[in-house]
Amino acid sequence: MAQSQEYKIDTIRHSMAHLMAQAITHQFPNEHIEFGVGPVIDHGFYYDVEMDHRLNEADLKNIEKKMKELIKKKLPIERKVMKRDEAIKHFEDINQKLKVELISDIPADEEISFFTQGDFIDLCRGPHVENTNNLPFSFKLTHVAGAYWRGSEKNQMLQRVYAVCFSSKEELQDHLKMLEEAKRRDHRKLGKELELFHFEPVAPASPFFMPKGAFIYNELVSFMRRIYDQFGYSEVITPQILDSDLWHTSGHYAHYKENMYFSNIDDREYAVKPMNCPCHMLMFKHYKYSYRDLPLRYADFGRLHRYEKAGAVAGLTRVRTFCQDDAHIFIPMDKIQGEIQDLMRMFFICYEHFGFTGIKVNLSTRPEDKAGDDATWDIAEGALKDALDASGHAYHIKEGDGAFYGPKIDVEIADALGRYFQLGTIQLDFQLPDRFDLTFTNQDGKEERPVVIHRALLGSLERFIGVYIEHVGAAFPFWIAPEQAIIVPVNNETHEAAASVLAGELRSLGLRIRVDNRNETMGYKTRQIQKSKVPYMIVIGDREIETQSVSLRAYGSRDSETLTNADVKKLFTELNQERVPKELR
RNA sequence: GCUUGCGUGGCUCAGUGGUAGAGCACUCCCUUGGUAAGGGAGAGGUCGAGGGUUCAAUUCCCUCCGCAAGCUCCA
Repeated sequence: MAQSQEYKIDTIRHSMAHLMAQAITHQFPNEHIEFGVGPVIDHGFYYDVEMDHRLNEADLKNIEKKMKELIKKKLPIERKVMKRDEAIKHFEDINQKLKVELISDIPADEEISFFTQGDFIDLCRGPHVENTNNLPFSFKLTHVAGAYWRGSEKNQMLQRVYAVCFSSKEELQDHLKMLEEAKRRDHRKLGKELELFHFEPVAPASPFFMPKGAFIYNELVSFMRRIYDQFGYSEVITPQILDSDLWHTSGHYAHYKENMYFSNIDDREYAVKPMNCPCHMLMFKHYKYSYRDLPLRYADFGRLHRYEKAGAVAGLTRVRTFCQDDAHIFIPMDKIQGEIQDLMRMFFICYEHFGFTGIKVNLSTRPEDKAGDDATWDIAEGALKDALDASGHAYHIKEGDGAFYGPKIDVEIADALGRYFQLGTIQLDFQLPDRFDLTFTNQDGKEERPVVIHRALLGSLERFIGVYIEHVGAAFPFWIAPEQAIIVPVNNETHEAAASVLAGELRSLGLRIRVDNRNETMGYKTRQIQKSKVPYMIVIGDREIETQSVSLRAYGSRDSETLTNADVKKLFTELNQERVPKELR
């Protein structure tokens, strides 16, 4: 099968998509099947099909088999060019209306090419492999899901068949293994198993954090507060429910109403806040500020509620009630660059502290529909670019992807399985200061409009916890583990006193320690402790009491080591230092 | 919101047109045990909710709710 080596993987995947379409027609000779698009995606490809029969798992297996047969048939794949009329006629004749629509949209000056293999013809720009025999067996049809024709919810829904495909069996195996591992680490599964959080039908998409999950949540807040202390932020607390007047002023009523929860009382309409920003605008407006007071940084861990569509919610990653590590920075336009550099430093320190690597930075510039004039956008985009250049991190520009109110920087991180998640965001806003008519007094004694920077580092705590659980497989580092060590007395009657004394001493150092004196065997307790992924298990018996030491076993380790009580305290104290990133200690 | 699929004790799951089972967890008893499950007994479910078909529904059909994979959305 060495012949597949000479082709790029994307070419192979693309030809594979055609092959799958052909196989589907063979699998269902009596169905009328129409094909939409069949592009290459990360790790594989998909094809959109329209047919009455609903494809199921058994069908996918059969289609796979048919594909392999077609590969063995060594069908040549040939390119053909047709005139537009001819092409449209041909696809009308074979009743492929979706293809006719695609052909009609091809610009007049473009050549319309097709590829045929055996009894199958498909509209395609190419390139393709030359023969079905050039295609590898290292693929797998994974699932089928609905997808709107041409990505618009106004159109009919097609069945999208997904497949993964690699140039070698090994790569396919690795990928499938990664998917298995991802399944094992699924935060929804681990969250339930380790009693971190769960959901109740009476509050869809709204997590209930159990004590251990709540600990992690609160520790993340504490972590951010420690960071804020060093970067000049002040934390504020703002109301949960505010008169709709405010949301009219902020523009949310006009643009975001569908996502908001409302309540009527005393003949007034109130909304539960979906964002903190308008509250902070009011706070800024409440006093007179001078350029000396800026930048002013308001941090807020307020609870937010956003109505998300039923189909859009998922685990902790998209919820209807959440908390952002939110802050708004009020700043003169000419100070933006320095502030962004500080922000980038803060972001990188924190992400690296959580063990995330492969950090990607995206800069999104002005969209077509935008507020503010081009001169302002020029300055703002320039400041962001300069700041990013100065911070020395590579970044990718997404033209036109900014919010209508200002350009933004998004930060994506790769987790332990190499999957990317967007966490942090830094958004400039020229719109809100305008709407709230915010000003500060500048050096010339004149009223000047500040720029607002919206920024979140973890994003939402809920989402971050979800990502982080999967990143570490719920085996949390010592500093943030809800329980840091569990002490097991070998004999509850004779060793519990010593265990309690040690536990007390460790707790007085600020450590989270539990003594497991349940009436169970050591084997049983060991198993439970290992399964709960507590960083350390400490065993105390006659041997240890005699020598003022303990038997210490780290999570994931098969064996234990003997440490003096003093050394355990030292070790734990050191590990607990990680509550603050080392750059900031 | 849309397409498809799923919903059985706290958890993981088996099963059936004649109103249910296992393992773990839980309670009690015995066991005082040196690093991944000691033994025994017991309690716990109107099979997501409502309606329909049927002599009979957890099982078949419909609606709703919830969950999942995607699509759309994420001012």
